[in-house]
Amino acid sequence: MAEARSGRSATLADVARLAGVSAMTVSRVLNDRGNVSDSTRIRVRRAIDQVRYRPNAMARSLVLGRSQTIGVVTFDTAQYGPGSAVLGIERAARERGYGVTITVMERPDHDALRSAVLSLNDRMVDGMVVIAPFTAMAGALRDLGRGTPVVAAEAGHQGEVPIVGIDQGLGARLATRHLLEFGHRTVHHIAGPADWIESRLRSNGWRAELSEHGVTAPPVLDGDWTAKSGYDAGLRLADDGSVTAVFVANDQMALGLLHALHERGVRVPQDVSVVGFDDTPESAFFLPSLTTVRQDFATLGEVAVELLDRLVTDAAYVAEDRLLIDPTLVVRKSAGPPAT
Amino acid sequence: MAEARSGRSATLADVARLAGVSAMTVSRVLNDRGNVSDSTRIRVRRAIDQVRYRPNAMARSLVLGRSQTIGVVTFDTAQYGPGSAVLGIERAARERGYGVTITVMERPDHDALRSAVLSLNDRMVDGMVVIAPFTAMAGALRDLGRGTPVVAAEAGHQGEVPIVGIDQGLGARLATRHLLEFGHRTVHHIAGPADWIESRLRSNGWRAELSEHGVTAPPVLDGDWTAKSGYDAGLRLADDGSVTAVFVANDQMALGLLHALHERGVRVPQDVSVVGFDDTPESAFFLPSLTTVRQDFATLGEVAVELLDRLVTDAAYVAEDRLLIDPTLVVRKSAGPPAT
DNA sequence: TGCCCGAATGTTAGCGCAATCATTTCGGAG
DNA sequence: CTCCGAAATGATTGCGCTAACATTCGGGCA
Repeated sequence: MAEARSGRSATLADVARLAGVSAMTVSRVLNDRGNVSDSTRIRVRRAIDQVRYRPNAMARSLVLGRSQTIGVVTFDTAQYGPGSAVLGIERAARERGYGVTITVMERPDHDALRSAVLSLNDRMVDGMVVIAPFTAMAGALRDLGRGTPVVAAEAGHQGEVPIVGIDQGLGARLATRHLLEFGHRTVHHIAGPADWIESRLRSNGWRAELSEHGVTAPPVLDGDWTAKSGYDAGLRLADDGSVTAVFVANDQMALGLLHALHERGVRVPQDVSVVGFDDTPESAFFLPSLTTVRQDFATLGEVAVELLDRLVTDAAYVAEDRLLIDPTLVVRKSAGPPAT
Repeated sequence: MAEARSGRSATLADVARLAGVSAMTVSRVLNDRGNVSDSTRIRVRRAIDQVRYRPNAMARSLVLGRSQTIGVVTFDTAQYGPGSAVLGIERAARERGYGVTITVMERPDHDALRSAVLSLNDRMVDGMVVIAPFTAMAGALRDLGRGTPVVAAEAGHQGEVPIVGIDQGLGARLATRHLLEFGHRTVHHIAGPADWIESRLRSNGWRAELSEHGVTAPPVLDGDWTAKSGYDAGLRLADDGSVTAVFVANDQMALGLLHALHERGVRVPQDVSVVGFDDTPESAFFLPSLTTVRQDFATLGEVAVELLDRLVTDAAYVAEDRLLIDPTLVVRKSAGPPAT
């Protein structure tokens, strides 16, 4: 006796019929529009419960021109950074009543970004957060954003769309400064891949901090975020007796570095100090536990979604170019004073 | 002169007007329905390009009753397992032309699952993959699936919905057997949280393998997947001189264990052998590099989405209860023969 | 020449909902 | 009572698209 047209789920019209009112009245009850008497409201509510009515989000979107959904474009969620950022964004979005549709780019290039953005647009997302930390994608967002608000998270290119990120330069400076303050003459650096914006920012921060202390930067070792690349770089560093301190651009490479140094009998932190970047959950349990830079991705997600929400809600709102969150240094046991 | 109603993006009607045909004909061109002459097809295509027309996915969904979107319900994407599974699912879904809407449960209980599933249903997803590896959610899916196909990934409860997963029991047996074959008298075990189905399956596999070798299982140490809990368990194990081999239910806890053993001066693998589970990217660079069980999440995602796709496409299709993927043992350096 | 048939194209209706405007109802002032 | 204005409710329309049916057109065949 419950559902009207058996099989398909109940529609607004079914509820209206059952409650003996017009569809419009049911709609008003659903959306708390007011101008509904208490008695009808109760009757409608009862009918809603009786047929287990749930509004069809797509139909509503179609008529309102808004879907209460935001799109997230990302690349390689397996990386700690992007993965955590997605989590933070999803959570913040859900709290504000948005659904989240996600698209992972297969390759981090212009075309992949373009097609991801277009396909999200087809689904009528109200706005998008793009996690696109690649130098190669400069300019890719400029034209796409037309109409739909876009926010870049974690990194992005100045001037295209508003950027929400963690201050990578500051993080790198904190790490480098920490090592210099122990009395190390200089700080070596294992960098991330050159085509990641974050790599550059971290390297730049490291270089800037060194130069402020009157130290010229030693040659950079190139990594690709993987522990393997950190390991390889570590083998080279281990052979160079002059190295006493290393700032590694992420924790996974730091792990590889620790492994290499251990193999070569180089003690950490007595012989060489190491500072990482990310503060992955594991880093506290590396051998030795890793001093590193913590990025707060939950806050990042909140800030990004809050900004996006504002852009969606208020078309006239003009966002700041760049919103930076400060990272913090987590001091553990992998860095200390140089051997005398 | 391009777009019809400036501002809003072009609709099918705009294209039709421009091409001088009916909306229906445009629709046929878009969907390759045939019965359109080459000359009109070309004219329509040109009009489409001219106004940069893109079909509105929601409007199409509304009329077709299908959205070409699948929903993914998960919990705590930061964990390596669920996070990787989401990646694999997204990728497989995209390859089959599905969009992916994701919902992360705040707490892993009945209600959270229920509301996640309902809200995905409201968005008219064609089907769902639920990553819900909790014993507490038994039965939660039974009624919800009504109408929309649901597949459980990674773990799930027998008989509710089809399950696609990696054979946890087999993985645990491989790990345990590997240790026994080195000649260890017995194998200790650090388990995951009791309310995760995967924990149980891994523990059961370990116990079964021991018993097949005529060994009674020593008391289990409880962990919670975190490196910290592995560390704590490790401290207790280190004090027990009789322990020579440990099967740890995931790599993070194994990392904690290695840390604790190292602190206590217990050598791995000379004094104690360790085998983990997951094969996270870092595990090859633990000290020593970790022998562990690899789960292929890419395949998991493909299998889950393929099954879901079939269920969506063919209403009559009856899936098998359970589809298991074999994990493999990755032999590295953390396990070896016991000291004589 | 006329007829028939299939290919090409158009018309109508409706997916489920809310904006808009029209209509009814009702309590209270006169 | 009557009449008024605000509150409550309803009818219509359309969001952008496609299914189902209707119509037109052109060429082959008797």
